[in-house]
Parts: sequence; structure tokens; C-alpha cells
Amino acid sequence: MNFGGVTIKDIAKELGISPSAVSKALKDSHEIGEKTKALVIACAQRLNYQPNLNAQSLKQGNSKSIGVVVSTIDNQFFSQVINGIESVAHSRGYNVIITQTHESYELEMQNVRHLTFRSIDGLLISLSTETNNVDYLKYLHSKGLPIVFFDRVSDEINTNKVVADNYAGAYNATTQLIKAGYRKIAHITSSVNASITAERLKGYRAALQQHHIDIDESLIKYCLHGGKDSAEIENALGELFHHDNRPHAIFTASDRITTTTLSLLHKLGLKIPGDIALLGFTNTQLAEVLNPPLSSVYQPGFEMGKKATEMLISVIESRYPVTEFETMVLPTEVFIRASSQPQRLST
Amino acid sequence: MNFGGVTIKDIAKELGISPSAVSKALKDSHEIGEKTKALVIACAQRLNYQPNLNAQSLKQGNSKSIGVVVSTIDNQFFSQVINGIESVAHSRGYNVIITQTHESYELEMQNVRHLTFRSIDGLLISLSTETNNVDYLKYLHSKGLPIVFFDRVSDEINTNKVVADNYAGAYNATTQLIKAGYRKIAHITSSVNASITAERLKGYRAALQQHHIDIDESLIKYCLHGGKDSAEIENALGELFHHDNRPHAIFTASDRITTTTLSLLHKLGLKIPGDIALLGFTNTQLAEVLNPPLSSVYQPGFEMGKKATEMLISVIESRYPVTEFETMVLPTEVFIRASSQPQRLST
DNA sequence: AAGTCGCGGGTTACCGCTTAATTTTATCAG
DNA sequence: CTGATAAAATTAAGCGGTAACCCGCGACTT
Repeated sequence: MNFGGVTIKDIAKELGISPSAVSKALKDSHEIGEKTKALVIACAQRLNYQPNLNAQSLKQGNSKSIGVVVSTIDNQFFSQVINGIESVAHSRGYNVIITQTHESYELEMQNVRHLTFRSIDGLLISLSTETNNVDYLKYLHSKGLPIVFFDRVSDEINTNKVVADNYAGAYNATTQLIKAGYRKIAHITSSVNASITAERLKGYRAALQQHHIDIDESLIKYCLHGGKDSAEIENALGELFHHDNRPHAIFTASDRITTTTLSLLHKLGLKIPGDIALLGFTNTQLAEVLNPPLSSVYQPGFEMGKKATEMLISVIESRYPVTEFETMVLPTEVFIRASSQPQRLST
Repeated sequence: MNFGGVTIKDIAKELGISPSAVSKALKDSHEIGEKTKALVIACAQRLNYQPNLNAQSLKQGNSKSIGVVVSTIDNQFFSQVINGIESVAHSRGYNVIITQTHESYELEMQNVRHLTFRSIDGLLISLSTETNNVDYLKYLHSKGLPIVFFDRVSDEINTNKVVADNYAGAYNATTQLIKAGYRKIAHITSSVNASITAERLKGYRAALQQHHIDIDESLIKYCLHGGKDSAEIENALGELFHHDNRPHAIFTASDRITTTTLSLLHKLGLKIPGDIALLGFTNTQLAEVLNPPLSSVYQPGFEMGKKATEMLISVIESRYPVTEFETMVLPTEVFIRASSQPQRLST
């Protein structure tokens, strides 16, 4: 319900003019005289008139709302992204419908179906780790639904994308570990499906190669569900530690994986970085007060949300069908803290 | 845009019947014969028909969306609450519009205005710390807008509320500190305006009194903006430490305040709990891996969101005006970890 | 003085769906 | 076979806002 419930007709009656004149006046049309406009605006304010957006949308064939799909809102990185999304969307008159996949492909499709059902004007999506088939999105995109990918993108769909510089983040992070004296560096990452996995892995490999360190494939562990349940990571750690080439450092590839790994290392009673060093992607503001202060790769979440939303709205509001798309890469930042210090310092 | 764009008329044309028959069939009206219903349903599926919610809302005079006002989404407690809200709302066919006050009264009013402008069916709100006047909400409530308060409530408005057992949480937390041997316990809390402040303060006082500890009012520090900027807390700490009755423990009253206090104590180079013990309200899953593992009071955020939304929807969908309201109190839980251990153990 | 243009504003139809009122069709007792 | 009644389907009137189209009037042309 729209409170006040005053409509354009009430204003028209009040002023003795036609509803369409009011509509036009409110839209500052040239067809309406200045004094009439002034009267209408004054009256609208006096009666506290608020346009009925449903009616507008129905007439206009849009909904002034955009759908968002993320894995979980309860994650520093994504809540920062959403923050950025909302800041732009609200200022442009759009509202935002947030849905969560919990890393499930089923849920992702279900959410998108729900969103198109709610008739959104555009979609912002970060794919679930489980997703390896984006045909349903291809279909929607071909039907004209504006889509912007962020974070976890798909290269099968030619549309706008905003990502962090995952390669550089991973490369720099790994390099820092190497510089600190570590050579046996494990990598715990998300599902093979995710775009971020491939990019971060490439950065990791490149850093090792550059420093002439052989890559031991058994030190690379994948988590199909991005560490949603800690069992995934527990397994990975178990395998790493019962390994003849036991690692001395771990580079973790996503927020959830990083924090869960830290917890599990604690449970195992391992000293960090004494027994094992840790450096990972995470956006938590608590990195500095963790035990130990956690070296981390930070992604500009808020910026990412803003940029993605700006791109999306510009496609939505474009007069002509958009065929030129852009992939924007935002810088990542590596913060070195105690958890990745050289071993000799920590003993 | 609703993709597919098939309307009730398309189905009607396809089947050679009238649009209204289709509408009724889809609603399983008794006015329509069974065979026709079956035909319509089959055809709707075949054409992938999706009702236009804008049209429905326009006709029905509702919007099937609910507004949410929180201080920040980028906060473990609130993101858990929102998680709970969305889980219920989506399953009941509502969508959720989230707005943030950043602890500003101005922004809070602006958000609510924006939400009513978007014509929401109901409002879920946790007041900003700055708010001490809820007249604008009273007005909307009197006009019939269903409102459910959660977390930070106002007793000036008689409506449904869901809160954590802040009194018990604070009482138990303080008692734990006392049992650990601390007697000079400071309390850093939010603005005096917030309901949670009063309740938590009451629990703190009660625990001290029960143990015959005099209450030193100068050990109680308020943060008007709930610790939004760390300067507030920096000041509070500065005053506490340049005090002839210097505290040996701090009990912090909200998520942001707790984590910021921890960071600042680190910066000051203080050992926890050796130099000062810390116990605070927070919902972060990282409590255990903080330095030191942080004793905390946990609130059932997800549950709170769920309950509040269930209450709200039941008011929205009630046939009769609701006049009986309920305040639901959810249990809090105190987790004792290293940061509040007895002093003798930590030295 | 008749034709024409543009301004200010009114009429009307429609977006997609719902529903009260009504008409048509089927059903059945007598 | 008729009239009454129930069942099934249609018509039409909006919900609130918009926009294409229309019209009346004074000013300007010639």
C-alpha cells in the first residue's frame, strides 16, 4: 500500500484539471504552462502525493528493480559488494532483490527463475561454485535480459563483467610467501568450475614458476562448495598433512576458505606461522586482530558492486540494444601480516 | 520486463476462451469447469506463462514486498538477521528491500520515506542509535502500515517486536567476568537512545549489585553512533585508562563496538586478558580464532529475522485489523573464551 | 478577414490482471 | 417440453499512470 493513497486524480480534481495534465506537469512536460506546473507541484506536495510505482511499471513495461544473486550475504566480501550495489541502485531509483545460492546450482537457477518471475529489469550475478552450465542464463540473455557478472563470471556469455585482479592478487600473494622463505606452498581453492579458481590458480603457478619452484599438483586442493561446510577443508588439510611433501605454507583462495582454514589449523593445534604459514583472500576487517594477524588479499568489494550496478543500469536504460561489452578489472591488494612471516622469525 | 512476455490474453486466445476465464482457472475458482481448468493450466505451462506481478499488485492494492531498515548490512549480526528475513519472505512470495541507516536518524527517515514511496506492504526496522523520536513511524503505523521492530525497538509504538534477551545476556556476561575475579568492569555501549543499551546496562548493573560491587558511573561509556567511527571508542578507552579507578575488564555491548575495541586494545599494545579482559556482544564466527579467542554474547540473528518476518506477514495478511501485539524474546548465549579468563592464568 | 500555427490542455485507450454483474449453457423436476 | 435453477463462461469496469491524438483559442501571416 502506498500511504496517503493520493493519486494523480485527486490532484486533478483538487485543481479542476485533467489527470493527464497532472501527469505531464509532474514530468515537467513542455506541453504544460509554467503556472499550471507550479500549481500541480505545490498541490502534490501539499497532499503528499507519491506516484504508484506499480502502475508506472505496468504502463512502462519495466519494474525498476534489479536482481542480485550471490552465494551468501553472510560473508564480508559479498556484504560489501551488496553495499556498493545498493548505494548506486537506490540513487538511480532502482530497488534491489537479493537472493542466495548457498553454492548450489539448483538454488541458483531457482533464484533466477524467481527473479525473472518478479520481473526484474536486469540481473547482477556471481555464479555458485557448483555451476558449470550457464545455458539458462544464455537463454535469458538472448531474450534481452541485461546481465552483469561480477566476481565469479562465465566466459560463455558475452556481456559486461566486473572482476578483481585475481591473477595479480594470487601472484603477489604467492610471491610474498616465497620471499618469506617458503617453497612448499599448498593452495586450497574453490571449485574448478569457478572463474576465480582458474585465475587465482594461474597466479599461484606463475609465481612458483618464476621462482623455479616445481609445482606439486597434490598440493592443490579444490573445494566443490567453496568451503561451505568445513568438512571439505578438513579433508583437504588432512590430505596435505599426511603427505610426504608436507607443505610449509598455505595460500587460500576465498573468504570462507581462508577463515575456515584458520579455525581448523587452530583446532589442530598448529602454530602459525611456526608450523605452517597462512595467507588468503578475505575481506574481513578483523584480519589484524586474528591470531595470528592474518596476511590477506583484499578485493574492492564495495567498488565492485558499484561498478557492476552502474554498468547494468546503463544497459537497462540504453535506447539502443547494447552489443559492446566490457570486462572491468579492479585491483587487489595484498596485506602482509604475521601469519606469513618468515619461519626463522617465528620460532 | 517479464521474460517470455506471455499474458493471460495469449492463453485465452490460444484456447478460444475469455481472459477472465483464464484468470479464474489459474486461481482455481469454482466458477470454472474442471476440464477447462486443466486445459488452461496445461497451456500456461506450455507457454511458460508468468503472471505480471505489477499488474496484480496494482489491482490488488499491495506490492508483495517488505522493507527492511538496519544500520549496516556489513555486520555479522545484521547479515544473519537479513538471512532469516529473506528465507521467510521469499518462501511466502514477498521480496525484500534492504536499506541502511549507518546510524543516522536523517538517513533512517529518508529510507523509510523511500520505502513507503516504493509502496511496501510492511516494515521491519531496527532503529538507528541516533534515533530518539519515532513520530514519523507512529504516523505511518496509525495510517495502517504494519511494522515489526527487531533488535532496537521503541516502546512508544505498540506493535510486534522481536528482541534478544539482552538483559540476561548482559547479566550473564558480567557475572562471568566477576566470577573470573574481575571487579572493576567497564561497560562500553551504544547510544542512550537505543533500547538495547538500556537493557544491557540493566543486566550489567544487576550483576554488579548482586555481587556487592559498587557501580562506578564513570566506567560506563556511551557511543552515540554505536562505534561507527572508531574515534568514539578511542575516546572512551582513553578516558577509561586515564582514570584513577582504571578498569581491569571491559564488557562491550554491540558487535561493532566489540570488534573495534579489540582492534584498539591491540593498537595500544595491551595484553588480553593480562592487562585488560574483554567480553562483548558479537556474532562473528571468527571469535574463536581472534587474538585472544574472544568471549562473547551471541544473539540468534537468523532466528530473529525469521520470527520478525513471520509476525509481519501474519499482520499483513490478516483479514481483520490487528490490535493485539506481542514482544518475543529470544535467548542469548554467552561463550567464555580466553579473553575473559582469570588474570592469574594469563600472566 | 480567412487560413495557419503553436500553446495549453483535454480525451481516450491501454498496460495485465481481477472481479462484480451478467449472459449463456447445461441440468433437471414436473 | 417448459420453467426454474445451477453451472460455466463472458462482459465490462476499473487499479493508477501514460501518451498518442485531438481541439479551442489567440497571434500572425498574407
